[in-house]
Amino acid sequence: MTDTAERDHDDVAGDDPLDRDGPPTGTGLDRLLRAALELFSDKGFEATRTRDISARAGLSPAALYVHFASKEEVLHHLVRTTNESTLRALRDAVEPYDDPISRLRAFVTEFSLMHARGYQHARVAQYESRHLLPEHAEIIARTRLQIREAARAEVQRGIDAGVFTIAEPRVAVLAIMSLSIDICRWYRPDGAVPAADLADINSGLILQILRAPGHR
Amino acid sequence: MTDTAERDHDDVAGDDPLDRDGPPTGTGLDRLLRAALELFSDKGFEATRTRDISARAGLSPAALYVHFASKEEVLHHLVRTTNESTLRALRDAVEPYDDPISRLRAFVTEFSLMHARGYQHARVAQYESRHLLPEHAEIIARTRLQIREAARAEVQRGIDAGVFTIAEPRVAVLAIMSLSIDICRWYRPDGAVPAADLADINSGLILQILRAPGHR
DNA sequence: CAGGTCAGTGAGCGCTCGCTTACTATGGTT
DNA sequence: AACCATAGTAAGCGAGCGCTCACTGACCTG
Repeated sequence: MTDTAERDHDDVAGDDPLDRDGPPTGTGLDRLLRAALELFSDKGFEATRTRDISARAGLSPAALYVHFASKEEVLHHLVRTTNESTLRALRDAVEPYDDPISRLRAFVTEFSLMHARGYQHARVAQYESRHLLPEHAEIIARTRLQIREAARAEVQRGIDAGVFTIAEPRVAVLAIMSLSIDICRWYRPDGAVPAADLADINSGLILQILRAPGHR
Repeated sequence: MTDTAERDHDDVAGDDPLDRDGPPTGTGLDRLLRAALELFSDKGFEATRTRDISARAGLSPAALYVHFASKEEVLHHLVRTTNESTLRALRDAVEPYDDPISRLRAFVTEFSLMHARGYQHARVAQYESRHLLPEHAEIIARTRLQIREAARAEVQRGIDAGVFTIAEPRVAVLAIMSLSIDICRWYRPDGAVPAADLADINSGLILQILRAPGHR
């Protein structure tokens, strides 16, 4: 019924050990997605040419359309898989802990790390999603809401337990989101601040904001 | 000597009382800059067509090139004037005060307000500057550094006076920048949080982070 | 009024972009 | 062998883009 062929590949290119250069590795689809990720995060969606994506993947201009119906679909795939894997990583990060402080620290650490080490994914997900078609943007908005809700739940858990004595919980949620997400705006892997330090700084700041015991 | 004509207009379109719609007002240049600001902040630089800028200004497609040598020059003008007026506003905001707490509160309040009420300017300056030519990008980078340095100076002033007892001043600078700048990523004038509230929240959080007396 | 400047227009050039089409090579299945 | 699916290519279409050019009318100045 739809005129754009729906293809299915929900797997690849979610994780890459800091690779690159040398002869290209992986399947054509892998390489296309990696190329698109780099170009979208570096130059932006609109400034990226489909020919450049294919060329960087070592393929002909038409190769992209073997795997995707449009350039926008490439973007949607990247944004969706990024958001989904973020949500999954956050749930996995807090799962082992029971006390609110450990859970919150794990949450903020993981969230910050994803916006530092995964700054290319994060930039595309945060800054390029406005170029999605409305129906795709809606899907993205839902996952994003789940991420925010997960943060809210961790804050609330600590308040309910009486260990976070902040007056306005939503201020803490705001700070968690802003301090973490903003990392991908300026972070560079060769920059002055290591990703792990950033994660520690942010989780410390958030616990201080929450007025957790031992963090004032 | 240069082949792109350098034109001179460092004046207009820095301030607008929430206007819009009805017959267009101001000079052609004014209207072109307002149109470009709206379109760049809404769709991004690359997705904006020069014809759309001119049309929104109520002019013919060629009119833009009466005032600017290129689309990139329009962007440069917007980013530069935004950054310069931000720096000026920050200096004016702290100037009346002498004690570090009042100065810092004024600084963060002003900086946050500029990224909320002036979210269109801020978005263009923050997110579109990567599309500037290298020589223009360098000019922008310098002003941006001055803004960061101004924040650092306010933090240091409080530390020197012994009222900010934070261990790591650079963490506070990071927080000031991130909490303020990130506002323009999500803020909408018709949203749930008023700009003035945001400014209060941020200045309170920063004073808490700095461990200023009465803010713990 | 002659001459010049400024803001703006209508028409359109040359190129590039997203995407399509017709096709090939390869490898698996029966 | 016959058939098909998958992954890829070479060539190029049609639209739309940034920008240019020759020109116009309004206004200023001596």
